[in-house]
Amino acid sequence: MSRETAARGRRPKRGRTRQALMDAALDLVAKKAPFSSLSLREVTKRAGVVPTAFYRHFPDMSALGLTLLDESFRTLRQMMREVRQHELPSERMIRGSLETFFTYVRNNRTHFLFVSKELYGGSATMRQAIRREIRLFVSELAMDMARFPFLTQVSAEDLQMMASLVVNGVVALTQEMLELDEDDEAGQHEMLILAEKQVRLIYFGVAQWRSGSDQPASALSAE
Amino acid sequence: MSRETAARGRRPKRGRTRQALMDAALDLVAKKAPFSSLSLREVTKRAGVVPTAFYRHFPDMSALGLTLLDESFRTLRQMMREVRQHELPSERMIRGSLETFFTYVRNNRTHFLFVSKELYGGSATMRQAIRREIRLFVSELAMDMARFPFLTQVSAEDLQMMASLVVNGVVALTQEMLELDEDDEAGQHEMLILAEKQVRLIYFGVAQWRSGSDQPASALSAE
DNA sequence: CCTTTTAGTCAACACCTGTTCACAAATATT
DNA sequence: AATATTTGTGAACAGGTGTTGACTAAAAGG
Repeated sequence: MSRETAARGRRPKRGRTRQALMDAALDLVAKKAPFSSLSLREVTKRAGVVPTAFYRHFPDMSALGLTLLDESFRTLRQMMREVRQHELPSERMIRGSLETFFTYVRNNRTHFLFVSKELYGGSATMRQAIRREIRLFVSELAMDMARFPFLTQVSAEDLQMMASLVVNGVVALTQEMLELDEDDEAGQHEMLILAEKQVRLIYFGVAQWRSGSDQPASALSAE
Repeated sequence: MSRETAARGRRPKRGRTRQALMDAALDLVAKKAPFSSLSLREVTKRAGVVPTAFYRHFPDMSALGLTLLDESFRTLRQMMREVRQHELPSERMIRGSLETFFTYVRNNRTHFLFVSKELYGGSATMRQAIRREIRLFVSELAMDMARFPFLTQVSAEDLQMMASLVVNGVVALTQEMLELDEDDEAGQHEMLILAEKQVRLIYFGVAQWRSGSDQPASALSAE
């Protein structure tokens, strides 16, 4: 909360200008243009600071962007780690994980809006960094799935593929959710339901994958 | 081909400036920043034309953007219609459709790069327009899938959900493919294989969905 | 308490931006 | 062939842009 006020408050206290700049940028991205079309002066004005003060904290705008990216993912990674530690019965696991994730998204709306717009619209290094982060999630999810009773027979490669399918779906739904109005709880709940359905569908697909006889796995990996 | 040359050639012939502007914008988006951070003067300079000439064809940049969007989707829709008319045995159908689609993507790289960056980074009206287009594809795919022997028992709602899963996956893979080097044929082929695997996986999931006993469908739609 | 380092302001620069207006050339219309 | 319309050019504007350097207040270190 001290953060939110810092974003708006003119003349941030000495030493808090850095965070004020970051919050200002996030604010502008959330309610206006993508980060790449933001100007240095715009950000400093929003932060209640003179343009030259910017250089005391960042060499240029792209440095601000990378810092913002780091901030966005650091807390997210931590949350994901916590989610993975709660071992739940598989029935509730999917729903529970999705619930905490989407709650987190809603509580960190500006960060996700920023990342969402940078995923495809950002600079090459930005996109690359985000992709790396996403691949990390995919690998971790694949590891978790290997412990599922359902999926013990599935090859590591297929698990990876399946995990990326799940993550892609969640990413897409997250971006659609960000498009919703901030307090459209009904719509957001609907998205949660949809996400659960989709994830379950994928899990079932893999189960069928290996046990099915008319569509053996060899036919799929064959060129 | 007359297009490509028009994009680069200085002083486009009278009457072809409009297309030159559009090509210039696509060019700049492909190898530089997203459309929203493109300046009017930049585009006109690239097109080999004086800034004021812009206004003879578009009222402002956002109008250019919408026109570009329209151009991008018009040919794509046409191609999709052709794909859907070729009735193939289901075995080859998935692969064949994906193949023609990805080939089309490769042949219209700049258009897809443009759309890809605008999906989340563009103006509100842009994003909305693209989403509408995507939802259209989802609905059409759901209709096509209803004719699959596999899926005759599946409810319309579930088909819609399943179709969106497929489309989301293809969109994500398309964007990853655009990230690849233009002539990395090995990588692009790999993506095709991966896409086919993923689509098949989803199909299997739905089959299991209705026939499975331990995870009845009611458990999924229940709140 | 005095000094040094950090973190802010202010003024100025050269440049790029969108948009205007009057004008000229190419094309269409009669 | 004469006229009208479309489509380009060129000069000029007010304002926003990133970045510089010299200066000052505040905090930290001794």
